[in-house]
Amino acid sequence: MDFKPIDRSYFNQPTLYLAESLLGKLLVKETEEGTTAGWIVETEAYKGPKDRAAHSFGNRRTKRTEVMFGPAGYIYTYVMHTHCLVNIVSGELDKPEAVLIRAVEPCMGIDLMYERRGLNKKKVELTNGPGKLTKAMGITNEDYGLPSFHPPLFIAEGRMSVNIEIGTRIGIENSGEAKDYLWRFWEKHNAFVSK
DNA sequence: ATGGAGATCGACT
DNA sequence: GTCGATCTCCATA
Repeated sequence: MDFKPIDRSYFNQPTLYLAESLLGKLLVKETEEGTTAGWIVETEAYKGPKDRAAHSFGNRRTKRTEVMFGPAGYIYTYVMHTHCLVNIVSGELDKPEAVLIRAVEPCMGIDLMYERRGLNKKKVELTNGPGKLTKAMGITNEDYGLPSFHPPLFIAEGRMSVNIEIGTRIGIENSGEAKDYLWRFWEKHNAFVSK
């Protein structure tokens, strides 16, 4: 099976719409070891200057946040403790916004995911969290700044997502009023959504 | 130069 | 439920 990257113009939509629209799309990563792909089942929006939980809060522009000020559709990776998290940049030029991919459901390359995560893991443990899916798919800081509409790391058409649920984001308790924003989207009843 | 903090995970109690 | 791991970036001095 071969995947076709989505058209670049797809990313030119408001961040909250993009975050919801990404549900059901495929995230594909090609490496020398093989290709892995997963349906996106959980996302979170991070909206630039006004969002206390975003790295780009107050238009903070550093080496790390730089890519978020660029055009939409590029990859923003970020290292958290021992883990790597993956985002898609959105918003217009100079609007530092992004969508965090929190969970995917394995679609292709599942053997490879087991190899990377550990053969003794349950299937649901492969990709049901932002740090887990990057490890399963071999996504690292090396992917920072790459386009997400072109191999080796890209978004492709997937399946229709129904029963979308909306709620507050996770892991940002100390971010003031921002913690109450309903900027998290997920597929209801999908086992791969993080808890 | 140095220290602190963070969009997490897994092991252990 | 708590805690330790052990990274990179950024703010201080």
